[in-house]
Amino acid sequence: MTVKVRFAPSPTGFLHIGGVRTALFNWLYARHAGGEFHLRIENTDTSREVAEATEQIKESLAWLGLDWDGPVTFQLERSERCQVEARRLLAEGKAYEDEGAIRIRMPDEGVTGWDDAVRGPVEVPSEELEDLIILRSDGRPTYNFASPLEDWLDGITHVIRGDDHVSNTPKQIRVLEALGAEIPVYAHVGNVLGTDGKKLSKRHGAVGVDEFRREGYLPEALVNYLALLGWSYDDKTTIMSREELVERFTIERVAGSSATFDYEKLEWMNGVYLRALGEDAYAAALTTFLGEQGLGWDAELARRTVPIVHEKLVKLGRYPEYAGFFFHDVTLDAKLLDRKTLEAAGGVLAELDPFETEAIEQALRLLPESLGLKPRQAFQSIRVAVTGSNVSPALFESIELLGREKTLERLRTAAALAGD
RNA sequence: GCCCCCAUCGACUAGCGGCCUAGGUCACAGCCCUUUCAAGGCUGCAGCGCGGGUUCGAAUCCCGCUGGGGGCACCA
Repeated sequence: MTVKVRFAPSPTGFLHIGGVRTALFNWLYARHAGGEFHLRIENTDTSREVAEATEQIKESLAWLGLDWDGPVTFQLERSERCQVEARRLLAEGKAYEDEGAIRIRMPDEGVTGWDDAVRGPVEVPSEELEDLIILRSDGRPTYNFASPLEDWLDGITHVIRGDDHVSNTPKQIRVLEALGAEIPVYAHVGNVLGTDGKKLSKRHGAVGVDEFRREGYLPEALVNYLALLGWSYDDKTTIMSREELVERFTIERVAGSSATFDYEKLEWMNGVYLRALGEDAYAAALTTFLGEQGLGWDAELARRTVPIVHEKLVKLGRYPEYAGFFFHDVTLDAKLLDRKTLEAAGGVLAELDPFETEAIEQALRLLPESLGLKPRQAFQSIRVAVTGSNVSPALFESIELLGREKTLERLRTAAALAGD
C-alpha cells in the first residue's frame, strides 16, 4: 500500500511555524516511505478565506523545499460530492434533517476509539459525540464532514496533524464509517507552543515563514530545527541534512507532548548552517538576501566582504548592522575615540604601499607601543573610527576593503570629533 | 463545567524495569585562544511535578492528585 499523506491548511492567513512543522512531518513521512505528499486547501468557510493566503502558503512550502505531489486541491471544489454523500447518508437513514441542515447520527453508547500512531490507544465515550451537522442549511459541508470525506476520496493512508485535532478524530471516524470508507492511521503530534507556553496560532505569537526568511534564516536550518521539535533520531544527533532527515524519520519517534519554540537554538543552528556553506554559496545566499531586503547595496562589494563576515553571523539579517559601514557613512561616539591614536594611524596609513591587510597590520602593530597604549585600546579606537562600532569584522581586513581614501577620511573625521 | 491529550535540566530531547552516579544539544557561568565580536577548545551549573502502589529492583508499569495544553459551533 502506497503511503499517502496530506497537509491541509485553511487559507485564513500566512503559514505559521506550527503549521510548517506539521507539514514537515507529513512531508518527511511521505518521502521516507516513498509515498505521496498532497497539499489540500480547506476553504470550506469562504467567509474567512484570505485571497493571498493560498499563494503565500505555496510559496512558503516551496522555499522550505517541501514539494507536494499532484495538483493542489481545494475543499470547495468537492462540495457537490459532499452533498451527494450527505443525501446518500440521508437515504440510508444514517443521517437526518434538522431545520434544513443535515445531521449525522452518532452512536450513543460504547466508545469510539483508534490506535494513534504517536499516542497509542485513545478512546472517547460515544455519548460525548453529538449528532453533528454535516451539511449546513445553505448546502455547504462542514469541516468535520468535508475533511474526512476528502481523505477518503484522496485515498489518504495516514493523517498526521496537530494535537488540537484529537477531539475531532472520533467524529471523523464515525463519518468515515457511515460513508463506508476505510479508516486511515491517525498520528497526533504535540503542538508547538510560544515562549509563554500557549499554542502558536495566527492570532497568537504569530510567526510566519516569510518572517524567518526576511530575518535571514536558511531554509535548511529551519527544517533541521523544526524536525527536532517533537522528533528525535537518537540521543546524540542534532545536525542533519534534509536527506538524512528523510532517511531517518519515523512516526514512532515522534513525541506526543507539546514543545516550546526556542529562537536561540534556531539561531545557533542557523549559524552552523551558515558557517558550513562554502564561500561561493555564502556569497550567493548573502547577495540574494540583500537583494530581497531592497537596500540597493553593491553586490560585488558584499561579495568581497564574505571572507570576513562568513564565520561571524548567526543569521544574514545581522549583516546590515555588522557590515553596513562598507556601504554607508558611520556615526561616531566621541567617547570611544582617542585623537592621538587616530592621527598616528592616519599618518601611517597615508603613505602605506601596498594598501593590503598584511602591510596594514604590520604598520598599525607598531602604534600602541609608541603611544604607550595597550594594543586593545589603540585598535578599539581605530575600529570605532573606521567601522562606527566597537564590534566589527576583523579590523585590518576591513581597512583594506574599505580602501585608503575612505579610511583616511573616517580617521580624520573621527580625530576632529575626538577633541582632546 | 464536561471530554481528551501531555508531564525528564530554563528550552528541545535520549531513556521504552536493572547498562542511570540520568546522556546529548541550545542557553547560562568560568577558563583558554584573541585587535573587537563571533567561532573553536576545555570545565562547570542544572532535571525525572507530588503521593500511593506493583516489583528483589522504577525516570521507566498501575492508580490518584497537581500542573500544562487542546476541544466541546450551521469555524477550520
